[in-house]
Amino acid sequence: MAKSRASIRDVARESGVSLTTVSLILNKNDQRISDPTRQRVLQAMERLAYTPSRLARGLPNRRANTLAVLVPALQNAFADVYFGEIISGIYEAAATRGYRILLEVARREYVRRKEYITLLDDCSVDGIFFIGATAEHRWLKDLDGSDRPVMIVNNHFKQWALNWVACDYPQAGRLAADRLVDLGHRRIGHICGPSDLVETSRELTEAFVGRLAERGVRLGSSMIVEGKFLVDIGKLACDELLARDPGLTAIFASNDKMAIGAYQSLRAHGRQPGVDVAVIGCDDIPNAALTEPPLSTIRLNFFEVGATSCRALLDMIEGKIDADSKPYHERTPVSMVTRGSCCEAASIVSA
Amino acid sequence: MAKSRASIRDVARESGVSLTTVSLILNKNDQRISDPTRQRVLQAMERLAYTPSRLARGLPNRRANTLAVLVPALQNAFADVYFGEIISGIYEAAATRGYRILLEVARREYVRRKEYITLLDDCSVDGIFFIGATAEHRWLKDLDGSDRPVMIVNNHFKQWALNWVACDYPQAGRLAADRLVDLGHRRIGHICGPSDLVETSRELTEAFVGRLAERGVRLGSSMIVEGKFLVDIGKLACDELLARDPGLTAIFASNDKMAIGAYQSLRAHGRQPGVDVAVIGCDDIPNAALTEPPLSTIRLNFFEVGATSCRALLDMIEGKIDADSKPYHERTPVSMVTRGSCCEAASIVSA
DNA sequence: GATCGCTGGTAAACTGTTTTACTAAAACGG
DNA sequence: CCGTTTTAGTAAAACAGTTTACCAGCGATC
Repeated sequence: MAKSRASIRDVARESGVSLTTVSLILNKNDQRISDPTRQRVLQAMERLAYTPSRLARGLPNRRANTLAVLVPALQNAFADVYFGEIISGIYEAAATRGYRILLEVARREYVRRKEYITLLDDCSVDGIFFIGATAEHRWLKDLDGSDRPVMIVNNHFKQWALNWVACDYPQAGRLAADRLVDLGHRRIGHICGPSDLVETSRELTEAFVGRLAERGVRLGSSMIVEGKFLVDIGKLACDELLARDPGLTAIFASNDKMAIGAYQSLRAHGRQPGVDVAVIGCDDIPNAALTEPPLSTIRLNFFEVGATSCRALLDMIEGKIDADSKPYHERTPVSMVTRGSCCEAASIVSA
Repeated sequence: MAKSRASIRDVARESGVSLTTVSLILNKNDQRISDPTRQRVLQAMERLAYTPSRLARGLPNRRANTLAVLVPALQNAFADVYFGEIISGIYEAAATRGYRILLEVARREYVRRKEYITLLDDCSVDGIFFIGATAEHRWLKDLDGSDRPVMIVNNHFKQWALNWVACDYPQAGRLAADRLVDLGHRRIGHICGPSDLVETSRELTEAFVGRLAERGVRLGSSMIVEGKFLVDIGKLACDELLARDPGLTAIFASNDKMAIGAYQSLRAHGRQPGVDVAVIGCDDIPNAALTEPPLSTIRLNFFEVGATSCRALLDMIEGKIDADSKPYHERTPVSMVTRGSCCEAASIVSA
């Protein structure tokens, strides 16, 4: 038994054909080989337990058949539902098209050395996803307008021309506004995300306020409080809103965690969420269905965002989309999930 | 400007040396090149913005400088603190030694096609980690006794000879037993994990019961209830224990989630955890410090398990450990974290 | 003064694949 | 029967590195 694995040459020798023939058979697209020959070669492969080397395969056309996912260097980035779902979606789409996923963390050193550029330049990877990117990540400007196959997942930036795929946050804002107005709410509070860093968060708020206005409900800026997507912050924000308008009948939070924080605040103020005050969240995290009352929310399909952005990036890489033209933009659909927490305004006895 | 990137040949030409010389300089270990030459070459690299291709580099010696992490196809494997911490540890250790991390999910098709073998055979990867592996994953026997660079993280198997690194669960069991006995507890319940699937879980229980026995406390099998590591299950298990011995004064759960479940059960039975019944968990998940009362627990450093297993695997790959000999085994240290939930037995007024 | 060993470097073979350009033989059309 | 396609296949040049074996020049040794 030979120490080293069989190569394409061994297969060629074993089946008495040229190595070109074997290669052609390997890349099934080419139909120039007769069936008998093909069979002979396939059998030889079988006998020799031949597996083509990815490394060698990538060399001639500089393709690694691998994509990288770059996540920010947060405490437990890998242990977060949000990132987890996006990565799962990317993985799924990549796997079905024969690509692998490389994991990279944007540590300080990593960014300083511009490793995300090296990654592409040294042929380790055919494209990169950036997840959890915010306007704070100034170094993204390195990629501004470049034709490198790079995709921002679930955010975008006015200042840099980059490809992105994100949930349809404007639509999410409109859905929440419509629902609250339909239920008769007029005195509404909104807990928004950090609009200066996260463009999608700004969109959401803008669309929400805009649609309310269209339907005749004016939401003053005093009834919009900003928070950084955490439960505790949601609680504080809601405290603030209640202080500003004790008579509010509904709250829309930009993510579920803050909505859950709002629950806590409401209870602390003797209000029952879903009875005294309607609450709508956004994201539909697994926990949303388990709260008491179950949280009505806008479902953002993060898995889908991951999968969609992956398909788009692969299309660019494989030349199915003209990458040289404009940056690629796409929004994935969102939907309203009605659970117990959004009651009618009419039923509320005003304070 | 040339369309394609600079290659090692371009650098050689630019600096007037042979390509061998450039290669030697690239692989810094070789000191045969004089300093002036080295400088000249380095400057040429700089001028040409040269980045060596990983693909081409790996080809001659069949090294991808990449490791794969294989996770089970669970609902949200990537969104779990446990996996997240291990992966972070692996990532850290791999990055400092110049290796990349590939993510793989052990889906049904993936396993059927033995892709984890292909991965190594096609030179995509130099080694593989299996995390979340249990005895249910029968296909692990494919690797039994093989000299492939494969590492089981935080579990092991009697039936298969495989490399593994895991937390020192026996020590964890002894620490918990000692602590409870020291505090005067004699009537103790234990919620264990699925011992038939997870060997480390069996070890933990065995060591816990063994040490109790050594110290004169007999824990009958009726006071050991098995559960699958979830909060709800912990609650049910604790209900069961309370039914079997309403006078128990302490509970040791094999993981923190189940300990938190036990809290719920205790409260439902009018017992206050940390006051009426001592509770010790295991893992030290982030949430453990935030429960009321804060959970005393055995700290298992999952990040460290990941990092340690990675260092070991790399040593094997790089030949620093004789891989042909025995499978590699190592246990990483654990420690007791004392918080509010483990009270003295003496203070408890027996029911 | 021939031999030895060291220093600094090079030529050429090798890794395992893809791809382009070519050819021999068979089939076909008029 | 001759020229043209078509079919089935091949040789050789990439791809971008590593590695082995070798060599010229030089000072030291005997």
